[in-house]
Parts: sequence; structure tokens; C-alpha cells
Amino acid sequence: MTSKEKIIEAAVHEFSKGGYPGARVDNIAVKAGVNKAMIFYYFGSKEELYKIVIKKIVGELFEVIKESGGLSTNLNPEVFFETFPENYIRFFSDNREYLKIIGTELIQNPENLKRALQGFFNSETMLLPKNLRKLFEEWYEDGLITEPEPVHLFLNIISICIFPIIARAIPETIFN
Amino acid sequence: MTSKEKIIEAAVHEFSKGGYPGARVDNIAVKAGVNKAMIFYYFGSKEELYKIVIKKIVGELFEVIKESGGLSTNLNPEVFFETFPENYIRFFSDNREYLKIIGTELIQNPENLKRALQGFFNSETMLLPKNLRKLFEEWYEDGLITEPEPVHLFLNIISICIFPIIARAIPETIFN
DNA sequence: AATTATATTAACCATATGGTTAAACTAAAC
DNA sequence: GTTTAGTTTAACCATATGGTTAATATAATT
Repeated sequence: MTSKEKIIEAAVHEFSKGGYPGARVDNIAVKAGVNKAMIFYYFGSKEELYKIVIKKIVGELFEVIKESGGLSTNLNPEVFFETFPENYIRFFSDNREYLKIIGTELIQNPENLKRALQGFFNSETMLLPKNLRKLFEEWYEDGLITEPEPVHLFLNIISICIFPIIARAIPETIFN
Repeated sequence: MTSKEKIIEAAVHEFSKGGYPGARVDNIAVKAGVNKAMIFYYFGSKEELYKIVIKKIVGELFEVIKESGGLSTNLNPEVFFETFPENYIRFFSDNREYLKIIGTELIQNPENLKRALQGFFNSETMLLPKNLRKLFEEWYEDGLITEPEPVHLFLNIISICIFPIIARAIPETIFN
């Protein structure tokens, strides 16, 4: 593994606990087994490194959506509601650190995350939101789903997928 | 308003953006219009102040659950599923800063939040989880609800209540 | 082999940050 | 009016922290 890769890996770990302000550049360097100056040599600043980490995670997340059929035009609700939540939940269950980073960013810096997401709407993936919206609308018109608003539908899907992983602590404490 | 109150109010604001590590004691002092030393005079440390803030929020949250009938033994699903989400959503919609603090804490320090919650299970509120669990189990046995596991049910309710407020950014960006 | 471009290091720097202190001010208590 | 307890202030402190630098080692290029 190159030093650059080692730094990113260590950065994911460090940013996942404490978020951006809580992360210490020194810790990242130690964790990566690399001299601290290397971080600034390759990434320029703590903030740029953070942006790279966010991009990396969002990029992998897009892969999950694509693999769930987000790009295919002929998809039925049964298949979508099976594969998407499954892939989504697995992705964040397997990458708790990603979940922590994205979750924290979502709460504290949604505008930042928005920008990162929009950065991925390039020529290829640009199809995705259009397709998904059209699909949801068609499904509603055909009476296959009851939620007319694509935004709400998508929001509810990811709410049920992500949040239970995050919020387990609350009901666990309340019940027993 | 006393200095102590002014500090807590300013602390809520400061902790809500950037979380605990991102909060600056100096900022809290300025925002509260109080000398920085007052914070340490009244609260001892930044960490203790933070704990007080968490306690305050969790305390108000418990009031919401109580007001939703969490303590009454004869409650039907119709009433509960109307009042609880409504109160819950209003609470966090009206107090975005509380939501940010609790959300961040949930992601980055669930154990800490657990302790804060347990601290509220005193003689009075201790009835709450027992009642709620019993209620959910009865409702399931009577065929009024389909989810057998109280923990899952509660988790899903709060997921649908809280998360959409937090995660609005994602689908907003994807669709349009 | 000599030169050039890329990696890596240890020591250093300016500033930010949580926290302290001793003195001063204010309002009760006697 | 004097003492006492509580409150407030400005100046200060040690350390943590993001970032820099100049020198050195390593690998590629000619």
C-alpha cells in the first residue's frame, strides 16, 4: 500500500470518531505509520484530506445505488425494494466508520455533503436521479406504490435503512 | 436570566454546530456575554458543561414521551401513533439545535447518551419503559400491530420521525 | 554516473485552546 | 458599618494543534 493510501485509510478511522474537528492530524500520521508532513505533502491541508475522504465514501455509495439497478430503466418495485435496502444496509453495516462520517456530516454540514453528492452527477451517473424519479412516478401512476412524492419515498427508505443502525442505543436503553 | 442560564443557552448553540470537539469555550463565553472564567466557575470544565447540556435535552425529551401517554397504562395504538410521533417531530423541529446535539451524540458517543438516558429512569419515569414494553406486547397479542418486538417497533417509529429531518439533504440533492 | 523528480524526515513555528489565578466588585448577613 | 459569601474580571499559562521548512534519502531519467 502506498503512503497516500495508508493516510486515507487512517484518516477514515480518525475522522469517524469525533468528526472533523475532533480528528487530529498527528493521530492520522501515527496510525498510517507515516511522517505528519506527508499528509500536507500529499493533501495540502486537513480540510482537503477530509474532502477526499468524503468523496471516497460518496463514490462507493453511488456504486451501491448503481448495483441496485439505479441505472436500469426497466425495474419493478419488488426487485428494487429487495435489492436497494439490502445493498444499502450491508454497505453501512460493513463500513461503520463510513456511516459515522456520513451521518455526522449529514447533521453538521449538509451543504458540504450536498456538494459532494452533486460532484458525482457526471455524465454517467447523471442518469441515476432522472431514472429513479421517473421510475417512482411511474410506479405510483401504475398503483404499485402509495407514496406519490419521490423525495419522500426515497427519504423514508433510507431512514428505515440507516437510522436503525445509528439509533439502536435509544430503545436498547429504554427497554431493559 | 442568570449567568449560569445564559451560559447553558450559549452552550447549546455552540455544541450544536461542530459537536463537542468543535465547540470553543471562548465562543460560548462571548455568546453568553460572560467572562470565560465564569464557565469554569460554574461548571468546572467544558466536559461537565456538555454533560449538563445533554441532561437538559434528554430531560425535555422525556417530558415529550410522558405527554404522549408514555406513563398511562390504558392507551390504544390509534392515540399513541397519533400523539407520540407528532410530539416527537414537533420537539425536534422546534429545537433543531437539540436534534443536532442528540444526533451527533448518538453517532459518536452512544454509550454516553445511554448513560444520560438511564440517569432519567428514576422512581417516576421508571414506569415508562415497563409500561411501553407491556403496551406494545399487548397490542401485538391483540393483533393491533404486526411488529412483535418492542425494540424494533420503537426504533422504527423514531427512525421515521427523526431521520427525515436530518437526512433531507440527500434526496433533495438526488432529485432536482 | 550524473541529474532530476519524487518521498520522507526531524525539528520548528504561530496560534488556538482549555484552564487558572489573584484581585476586585457586589450583595447579603450580622 | 463591617464582615462574609458569592460573582465577575483581565491577565496569564501550559499544552495541543495545524502547518512549514530545509535537509536528506530514494527512485527514475538521461
